Amino acid sequence: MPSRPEHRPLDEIDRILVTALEKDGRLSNTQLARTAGIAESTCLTRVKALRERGIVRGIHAAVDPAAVGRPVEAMVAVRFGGHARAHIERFTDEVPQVPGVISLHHVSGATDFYVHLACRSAHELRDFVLDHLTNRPGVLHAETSLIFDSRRGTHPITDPMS
Amino acid sequence: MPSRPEHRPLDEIDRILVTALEKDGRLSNTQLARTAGIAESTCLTRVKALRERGIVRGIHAAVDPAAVGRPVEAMVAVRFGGHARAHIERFTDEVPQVPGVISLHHVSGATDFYVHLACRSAHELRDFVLDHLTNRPGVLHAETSLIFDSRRGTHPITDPMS
DNA sequence: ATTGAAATAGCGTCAAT
DNA sequence: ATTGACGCTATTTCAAT
Repeated sequence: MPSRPEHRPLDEIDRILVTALEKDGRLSNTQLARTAGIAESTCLTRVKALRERGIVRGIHAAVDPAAVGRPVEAMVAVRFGGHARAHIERFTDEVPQVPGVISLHHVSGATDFYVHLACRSAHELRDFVLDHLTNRPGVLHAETSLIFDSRRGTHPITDPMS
Repeated sequence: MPSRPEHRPLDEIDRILVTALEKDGRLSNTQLARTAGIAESTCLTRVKALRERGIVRGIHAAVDPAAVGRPVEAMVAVRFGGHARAHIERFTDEVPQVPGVISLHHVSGATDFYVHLACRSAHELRDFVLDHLTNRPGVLHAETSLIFDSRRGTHPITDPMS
């Protein structure tokens, strides 16, 4: 179980840096420094610290799944029986490592997990759900919804004005 | 309604570039070129083309919502009545622009949309659901699940070996 | 923690293929 | 489309504050 990071609040400069990197993760250090009004060397230190503190968890390309041979996207709602802690933890740790999993959310309510998937075909989707979700200790039910369209939020979540 | 991009299949080099940028979006052009075994100038051209073709949609920092003042995350399942095309399209276009929205998925089945949110408080979450989801033309019902934990898939979706 | 300066390294244009 | 070379800019280290 990963311990929850303790965060002291970000100062104004850190917020500017995080917001900028959320919009464009490939901004050069020079551009970042100019945007924040600090020296380039300071900027380097700050950005490294933001990553080490876990405030910036990573910087990743957002890839069109269809373009890379995974045209079938789905959101699967998984329900557990019993809620044994060990089962929940194994699920949380293991499912993200299965190829095709984009994200996994452990949630409150009737559903226990939402699993976001990208598959090569409907055939592969069915196999995925049966092999990696339904057929797993503690899982009672999995309800699969095909994804027609996905959109990213347009606002950086760091923006204090929003 | 955005037209679906037509993709000719990626060659081996493009797949290497996309996979590398999915793992680390801040890799330098030099490192990318070395990884793919091509000239740096070619690499620049390729990466630019991948972005222009929409295969790489963007490169963004993944930010810990709690660290930037949004400790309450939720997944909201939204159900529509009637399914008027105009209502669905307005929802798809407008909801992602509301501050706090991380992503929106239009899906098949009993639920029509999943909305992933990050809010400053439970109070704000309630207001968000009432003001921006329930209170919207066509929406019948919104079922909110608190998110306890989120994980990214560990495999790049581009990887052909997965 | 932040800085400016200096050395190293990377970026991006271009003419040639 | 890909390339190597070249001129320019950016990155990163470091001693000083």
